[in-house]
Amino acid sequence: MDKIFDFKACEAYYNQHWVENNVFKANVNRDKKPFTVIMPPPNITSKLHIGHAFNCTIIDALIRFKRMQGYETLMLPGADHAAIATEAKVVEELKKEGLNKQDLTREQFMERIQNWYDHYSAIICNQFKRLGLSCDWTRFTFTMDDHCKAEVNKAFHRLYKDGYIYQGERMINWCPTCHTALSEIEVEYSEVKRQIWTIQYGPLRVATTRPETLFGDIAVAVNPNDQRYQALIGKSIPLPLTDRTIPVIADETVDMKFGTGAVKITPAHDHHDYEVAERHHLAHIKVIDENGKLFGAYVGKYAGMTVAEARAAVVADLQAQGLLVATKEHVSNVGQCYRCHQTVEPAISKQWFVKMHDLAQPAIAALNNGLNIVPKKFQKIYLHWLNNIKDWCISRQLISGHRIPIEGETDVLDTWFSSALWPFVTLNKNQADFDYFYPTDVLVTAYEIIFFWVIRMVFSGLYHTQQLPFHTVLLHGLVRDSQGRKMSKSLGNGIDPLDIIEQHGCDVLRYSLLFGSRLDRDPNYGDEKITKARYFMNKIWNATKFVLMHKDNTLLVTALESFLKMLHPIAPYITEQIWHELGHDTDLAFEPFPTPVKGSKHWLQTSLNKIIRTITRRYEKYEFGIAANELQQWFWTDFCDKYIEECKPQTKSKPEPVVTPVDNQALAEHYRAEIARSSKMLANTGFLAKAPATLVQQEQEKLARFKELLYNLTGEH
RNA sequence: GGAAGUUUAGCUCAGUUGGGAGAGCAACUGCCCUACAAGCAGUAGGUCAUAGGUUCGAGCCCUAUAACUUCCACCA
Repeated sequence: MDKIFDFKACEAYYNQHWVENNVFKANVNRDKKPFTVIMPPPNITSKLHIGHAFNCTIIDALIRFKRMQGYETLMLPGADHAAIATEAKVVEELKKEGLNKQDLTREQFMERIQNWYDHYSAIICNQFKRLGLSCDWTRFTFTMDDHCKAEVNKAFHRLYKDGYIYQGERMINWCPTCHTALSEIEVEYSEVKRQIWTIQYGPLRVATTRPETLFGDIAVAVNPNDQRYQALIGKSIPLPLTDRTIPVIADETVDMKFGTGAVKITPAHDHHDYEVAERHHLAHIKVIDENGKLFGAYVGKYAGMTVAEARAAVVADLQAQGLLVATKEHVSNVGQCYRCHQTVEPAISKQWFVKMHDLAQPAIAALNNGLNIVPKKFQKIYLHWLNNIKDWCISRQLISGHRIPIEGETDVLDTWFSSALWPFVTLNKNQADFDYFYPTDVLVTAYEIIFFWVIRMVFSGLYHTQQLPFHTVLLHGLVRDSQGRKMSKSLGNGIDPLDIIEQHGCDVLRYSLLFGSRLDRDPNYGDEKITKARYFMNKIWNATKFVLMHKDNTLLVTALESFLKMLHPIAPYITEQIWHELGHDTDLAFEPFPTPVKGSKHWLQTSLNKIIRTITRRYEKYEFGIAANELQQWFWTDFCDKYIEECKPQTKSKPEPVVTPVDNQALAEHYRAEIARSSKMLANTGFLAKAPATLVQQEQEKLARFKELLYNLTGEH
């Protein structure tokens, strides 16, 4: 056996062995129960980051665990075309060459996109393989595969035929940079310091953060109960910088305490104003175009200016005319595109929508009927969103992606429309696969995409297949740096999983990601965990060398082998290699996990403890170390118990604390303390009267036992 | 504005129907007597956020408060 573990050679060997021999190909096998996990397909926008590694490692540990338990496991890999995100990347690339999207024909642009797909899918697949994933490569699926395209079209038409899809002129969010409509969840709000200007509109004053939109004003609204403006309701007032007049209307939604209590109503460019205009049957005047510039007859000389330019010009002109009453600092939540972070423009636009209310109902019911979301806290979030669901804007004014399958339509579908179908389109290429592997078992993903993806998969699965796409959703956190900060380019605190694999090996990466990470919180990740994982892997290797030196001792070998089996789902390479070093010619990946799991947690836990303790006792100086306990605790307590229902312990028992006093004096001291404690409890009449009889009896027995022990040791009573 | 989560040793966190405060890291003290200094043995360190309540008994249950985190909604 080598002095140190050569992880590079080991990984190279097994990566080849596992992938080239299709070792983890899943087959329909009616003698076995299937266990299926469809991996979240990463966006094909860039290489994988530490968050992907975290997600994949959790899934792979679970899959390997289930495989060793005798399930026919399918871990299905894939990638997502991520239309809007990929397109943004390609546009960025073009920009470096001094080109715009419009400079290319549709075909030329699609060629660029295709090159991007090819380039990054190769990188991503290679990265997946380096992560030691035991997935079935023969089933790799890309969301733009022909089969997926066909399924997307089918799904669209099914919804269309059933009346769930409609086209309509509605208020949506428009990204002037991505140049497309967005659904409401694709807009992120963040606080931005702005200014709020008070402007004289004839006899009254209006406060606004967006003076440049005043050309689209069709009214000023006041609260009907506002005594200040009673006389003005129904009257017309002049609109500054124009020769138009607009009416003063009364609307309950106006907050009398905010600003001047009078709100300019710009229905074409504000969500709230749109609703007010609907209620009062007022027209819309569009003054901002798709590029975020002012346009049209109503804007006069401001035409062609960007929103920011027009804002400055309008403010200056109002000031010059004496109509600017006040300027104040103001913090407001501004909506930004979740992809390019550009400020979005609310706009009225003709788009395709999915009518959501009816589709949401079965997904709501599912929570009490077979759908298990862990951690539990996300169930409320799931329900709240479904209960307040809005129609889903599914059309995007992009070039790449799934074209909306209606004649003459050039828009494409929201990427998430195809993602929503993922659990069944990956499996229904052939019926036998679908029948056996679907519904899948566990969906493992980060909680941040519960609305984008998880919920949409649930209602889509229920609608298109009449079945839940999975019975359990396991949501995990986002990997943060060692100080709990988000990893970001600007902070430069990102960690490339491939770097860690190169430097320390894949087992170190996987173990360091899982160890000490609670799955329902954002895990902090950094050097400390990596170091710890390195030490641990080193310890295992050296412990093996030690065992091989004492190989005549069967106890010892058995203990190591059990341990390797338990560790294998987390650290597959080193355990597999050691397994072979011990003389086995089978794959550890297919060895039975060292226990029937149901209800046997305690057996395993105590037996492992026993093994470790035995070894410790026998070879006082040598042991596997505390880390083995930690691993066991993590795997059984955090991973299995909390997240996978069937692994929950059926019984409860506390392990006896191990007391190993060094000498008789300390032992006697310990006995006296025990006696004092028991005596005190038994002297409490309340305890005797009200505590469960068994507990009282236990305490009495304990007292008697320790009294006897003490007597035997020292002769005292 | 609505909701959720967190608060236990210096740090990261365990603590499973209420019945003896735990682990690792860090610190400190010993060990180079070889599987491993990427090591071993040991020591110390806590009003379990705060204030009440329920109970014979509370880290755990209830109420309130505070701090931090997150999600949703609104913001002229």
